[in-house]
Amino acid sequence: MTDQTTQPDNPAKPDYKTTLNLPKTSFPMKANLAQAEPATLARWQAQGMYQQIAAARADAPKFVFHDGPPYANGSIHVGHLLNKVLKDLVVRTALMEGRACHYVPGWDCHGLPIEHRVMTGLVESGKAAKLETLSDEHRRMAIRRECAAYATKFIKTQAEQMKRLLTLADYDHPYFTMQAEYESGTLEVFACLLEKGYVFRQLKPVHWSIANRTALAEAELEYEDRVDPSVYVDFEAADAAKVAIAFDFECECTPCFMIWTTTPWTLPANLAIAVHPRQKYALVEMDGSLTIVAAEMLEKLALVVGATTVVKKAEADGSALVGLEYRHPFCDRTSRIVAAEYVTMEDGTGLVHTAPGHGDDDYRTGLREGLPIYCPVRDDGTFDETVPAWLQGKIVWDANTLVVDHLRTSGHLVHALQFTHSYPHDWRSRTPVIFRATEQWFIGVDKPSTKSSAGAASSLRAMALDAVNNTIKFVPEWGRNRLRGMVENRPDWCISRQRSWGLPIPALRQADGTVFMTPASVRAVAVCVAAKGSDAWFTLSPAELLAAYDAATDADAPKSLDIASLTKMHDIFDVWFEAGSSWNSVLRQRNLGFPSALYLEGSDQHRGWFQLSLLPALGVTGKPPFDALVTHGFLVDKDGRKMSKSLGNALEVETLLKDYGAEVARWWVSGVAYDGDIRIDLDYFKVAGESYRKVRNTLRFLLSNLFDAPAWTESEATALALASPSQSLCGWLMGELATLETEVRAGYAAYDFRRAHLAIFDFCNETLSAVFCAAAKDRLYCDAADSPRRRATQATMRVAMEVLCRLLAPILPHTAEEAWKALRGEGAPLLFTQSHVGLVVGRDAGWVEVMSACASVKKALEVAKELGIDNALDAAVEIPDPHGTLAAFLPELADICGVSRVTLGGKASTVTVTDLRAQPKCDRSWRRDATVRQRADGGMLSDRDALAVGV
RNA sequence: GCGCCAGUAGCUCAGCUGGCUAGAGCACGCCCCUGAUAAGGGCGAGGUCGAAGGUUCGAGUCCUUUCUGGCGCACCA
Repeated sequence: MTDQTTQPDNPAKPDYKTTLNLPKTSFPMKANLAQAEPATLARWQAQGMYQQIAAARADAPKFVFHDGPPYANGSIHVGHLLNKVLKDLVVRTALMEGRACHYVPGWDCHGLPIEHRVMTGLVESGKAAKLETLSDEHRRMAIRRECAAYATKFIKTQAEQMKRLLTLADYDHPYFTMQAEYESGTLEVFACLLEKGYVFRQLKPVHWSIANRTALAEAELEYEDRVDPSVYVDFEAADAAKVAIAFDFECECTPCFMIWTTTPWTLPANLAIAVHPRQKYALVEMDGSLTIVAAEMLEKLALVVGATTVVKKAEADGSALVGLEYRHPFCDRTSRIVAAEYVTMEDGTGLVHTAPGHGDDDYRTGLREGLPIYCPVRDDGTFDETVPAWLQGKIVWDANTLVVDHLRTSGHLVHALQFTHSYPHDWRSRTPVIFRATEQWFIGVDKPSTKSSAGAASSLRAMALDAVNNTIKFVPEWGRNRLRGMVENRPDWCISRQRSWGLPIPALRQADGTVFMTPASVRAVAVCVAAKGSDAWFTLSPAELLAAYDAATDADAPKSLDIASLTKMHDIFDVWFEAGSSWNSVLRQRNLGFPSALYLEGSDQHRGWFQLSLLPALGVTGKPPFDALVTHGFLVDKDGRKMSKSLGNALEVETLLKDYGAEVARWWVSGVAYDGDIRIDLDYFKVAGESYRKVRNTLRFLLSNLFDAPAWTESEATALALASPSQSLCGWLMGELATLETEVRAGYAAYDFRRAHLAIFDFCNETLSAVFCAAAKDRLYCDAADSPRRRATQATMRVAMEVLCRLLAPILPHTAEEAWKALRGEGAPLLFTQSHVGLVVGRDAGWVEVMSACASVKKALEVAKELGIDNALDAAVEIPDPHGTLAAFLPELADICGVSRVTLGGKASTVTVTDLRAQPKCDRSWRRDATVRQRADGGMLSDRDALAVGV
């Protein structure tokens, strides 16, 4: 086509474009988030955004929300991004509902991962050797100083990274578990639990380094191959008759239970033999002796021990053996057979030597069966006086040979061989470690409180189960089962660790070796720690630590307490006990309110923070520290595999922020189904970026058509918008807007951010962009600027902006604020001091039919393209109206369908399209309505356009 | 090994207490617009509902088994 054909005969034809009310705005199409967000952040910080909001909400009803502390180690990863953004959605939705939300970010600082990293650093830099020359306490203090510096460094790093996610929190007053006030708050919780009788001290097996005479954590072990004796040993049954009954077989001689072990030195501590209750066990005659082994293991076993004649005599279930007794081969006692699910049929005999003082499983079995946690090995690795004389004082490694020789001599040894296996070693001394029961501090979950009138139901487990079953809300609901299962099965909580980097358990030893620690003494130490931090435990004397303690007023004080002769003990708290006390150290101590409306963490925290906050809070206050638990799943890659550095599929937060910006990430988070696994991939951010742009452009369209709107107050605009009849385009939008607001707020309230996200997106994409904006363009551009219809449309759009800015604010704080300022001007009040509009608008039921008629028109127009009617404005349509519903909407139908003319009724049952290309076209509005004719200025105009132009 | 959760179009997800030809958005294809323009609009194609059994007149939806993946727990005496 050339100019001649499009601009034919009339050179004087007016250029109507300049007479249109075309949109104008300074709100840019391109968000440029990577650059704009840091600037916004700096402005927020400079103007004290958090404080301003807090001040504005000072008298508002509180929404108590408590942050679970991430570990102060390394940079944040995408898991933190997910968690922190979800939490920020909670904070900001609460604010937009008009609540006050004092949200304090926190960090977990103590614990082995940091101590381990620091120690590794010290070894590498050669400083570790120097530490060895220091006294115990000086060495501990030196390590603690390094650890504190390390944690502080990463708190700073992470805080900046979290702020960059546009999260709103009291970053000026965060909590750290290593703060003095926090530590003293933790000790208060402990004192209270102690007071109520939940705390006790008991033996428990731990990895023990003989060389360093210390307990070691899993991370301090390295595994190396080691050769040990592997022995098969016969334990004689104590009562052959009972065995005979179990197998329903008459025994001619005393049968034996055959066990296998690679640690013969633990045999002196044998107190039970475990069998699997649902496995078959065989009574066999093996080379002349009567032996009991697992039926499944028989063949393999005969080969290993080199038995020549093997005859199976009878079989019985493991459960039938439970309760039978046997005689220890060299200690003077009888023990019994017990059941254990962990017994496998992979190695050994299917009968497991059980020494509760020397193995974790054995320990648990021992506790369950009420066996003593017997550990005859002293901290130097030698046997004490409770073992047979030939073993006393011998070191365990030598005992291996002694025991094997003794068993061979006494005839209990069935077979012995050398066995190479992977065995834990102390990473520092590189010597093999042993499993040895030591005294540890516990919080008993089944002990009833000694200070409660509730009686037997007051054990922590009973209270926790009651809370899980009856009072706590779970989102998603399956969290309830999960937490219930964990609470039902958990053992007593071992809260002591033998490390340097942590909060000391303030126990002291008296001269006679007994332990001194009472609720009052703990509280006295807490006073000291509040002032000086937990370092005080390492630098001050017992007398100084107990300055606030008065034995005279402490009913629990030992009779002849001599403070001067006390020595400090050096266990520290399990870090989970500290984190699990945050409801006290933060919420209660800072008067933020208790309990929290919710805790929001990854699903792994059912085991961790959720449960370990619940137990202390129940013990101390009788109430859970949270009303609801909201859980999110873990991030996995696009193929559903978990993220890890080694797989190379981990996404860097930094990359995301640089390429997409925090708001696209937030938009993505808000749209994710966070129960269950969450797939994450750069491609998804691309998608999120596109839909963010769609929302942004829709806002931009609304804003750009408000450029010449009168300076209405919000209520003036709302009143004007609500004045539109419900059958008008504006009336329709107001109804949709009210529905949207309700839907989004309901989604937010249920922590179903996805529901809110989708509702907002659909509204922008469909309701506004595809329907309303498309239909309203004609009246916005072509109606006289101040015509009532155009002004009503602008008022409606203004209200839509008011509503959308508020609804979007929690997800897109930066963009919502940017739009808000474009709408209200730079002098606008802070968006986060506003609350939702709360529209109530009825909807006309006829709209459903209108929209479906409109869809039919669209389809008919597609068909009409074959006739050459490419542009909908070249068409008139006749729409059937069998129920007469559409008549009321007739004035709006042409705009909504995007055609030039609409008529209703007719005989056809489907939409009829008429070609209008032969009809005159308005030079200004491009419509071919019936009123178009030549006007005084020479242009072809419709009546409406002629009026608007004034010709 | 045990417990919990998930598995529906290429992607992200809806599908309530079982019931009309299984839906939406994005991506894709074709087309329109050029007065939201590094924008906007329309139409369309696309699914053995992880697999196998079973209950039922009827199952994506209930039961059993199984596979894959995630989280947690336990285990290597």
